[in-house]
Amino acid sequence: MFGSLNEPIGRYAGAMALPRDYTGQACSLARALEVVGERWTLLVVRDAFFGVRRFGDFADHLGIPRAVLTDRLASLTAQDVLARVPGAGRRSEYELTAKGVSLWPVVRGLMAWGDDHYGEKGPRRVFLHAPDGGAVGPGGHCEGCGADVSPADVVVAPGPGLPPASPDDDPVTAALAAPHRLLTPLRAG
Amino acid sequence: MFGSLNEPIGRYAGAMALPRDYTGQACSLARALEVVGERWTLLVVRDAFFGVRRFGDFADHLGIPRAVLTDRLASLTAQDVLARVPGAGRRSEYELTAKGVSLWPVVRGLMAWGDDHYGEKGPRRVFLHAPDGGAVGPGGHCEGCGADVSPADVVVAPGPGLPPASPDDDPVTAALAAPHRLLTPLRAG
DNA sequence: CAGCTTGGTTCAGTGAATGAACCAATCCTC
DNA sequence: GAGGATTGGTTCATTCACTGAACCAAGCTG
Repeated sequence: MFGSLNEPIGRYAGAMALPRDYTGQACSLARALEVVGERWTLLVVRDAFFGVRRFGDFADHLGIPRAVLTDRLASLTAQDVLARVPGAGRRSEYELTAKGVSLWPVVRGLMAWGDDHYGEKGPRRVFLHAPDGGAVGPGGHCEGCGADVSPADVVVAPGPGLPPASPDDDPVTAALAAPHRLLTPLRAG
Repeated sequence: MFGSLNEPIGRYAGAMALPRDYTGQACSLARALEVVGERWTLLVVRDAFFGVRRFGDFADHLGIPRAVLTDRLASLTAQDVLARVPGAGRRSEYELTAKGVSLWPVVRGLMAWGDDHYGEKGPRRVFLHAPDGGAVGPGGHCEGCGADVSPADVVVAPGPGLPPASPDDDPVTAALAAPHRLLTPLRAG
């Protein structure tokens, strides 16, 4: 299906449907990276967890070139990571599918790694278990009740490392200055 | 340090030391992706977990252009994800640092996601807890003894989804046809 | 010393990201 | 229902990174 499945991995990159392919990789990691490994893609997915749903909000919050955003939203939708739900007029929204939601451990893991190694002032955002307010630890478990916390039960809140709010923050950044439950829309809509 | 820390995130990508920067991102994920988010980078890190240590082995196994491999190894070394340990002559080796090893949950998570959604015949490689042989579950815990398994205690073994070995497999692929403990060198060295 | 292996570097060709400008369909206001 | 602002894109010239093949120099081997 993806060229020769026999290694050595990654020979002759021919015509393939998938963007940024690691041709014929018999490896699950390479396959995953074909879907979410492109530049900007995982940031789009993270924003989707945070509740961003509209084209303009992704664009303003990430500072991503609009042409690239168009491409990434199309790829993610084609790969069933996001679903495009049509709204009023052209104002359709993008939301995570179950497959997209299952990327949560990866997104959380990478954020934690970044905080651990580059967050001099502590994590920029912290994750809390909504029912009891306990912190979500590195393994994804609530440090209070011990439960394995699913993303729908997580609240993002500003952490000690988050820079102070500025009056010219974009709407998404401004909204995320307050605790917010993952996967719920950030703006009324 | 990385441009303005105030959002909107990612304005004016000027001259920056970091490769593939998401300029001024006040976000831990963006910071992490600056280090391990480039094309090929995470595959190099995965191979390092599997015990690949030499330039030629990375190149042969991944099929990555040598110029790109040179760049990635230099970046990862500069970022203290890999360490270059000089060997005999120019035969130096690259091995994961503690910071690199702490990427294990991310690498395992992405491989698991790829297997879950694209591995029609089951996982291509499975991870076992070395002391008792129990499978390592999605959360990184041993399904036998329940312990939180560190990568040094993990054995990679071929899974049901792995294509059959071929006589012209590269040496790394051939070596990985047998169970192998993570972080230990794949070839005698 | 000749030749092979290893670990790169160089370079031309290609493809993708960037960012600014533009556009068409809505929605709001009057 | 006319005019303007919003929204969700598309287009395009420029810049940048990846690709892949060729080349090279330092060590080892016979």
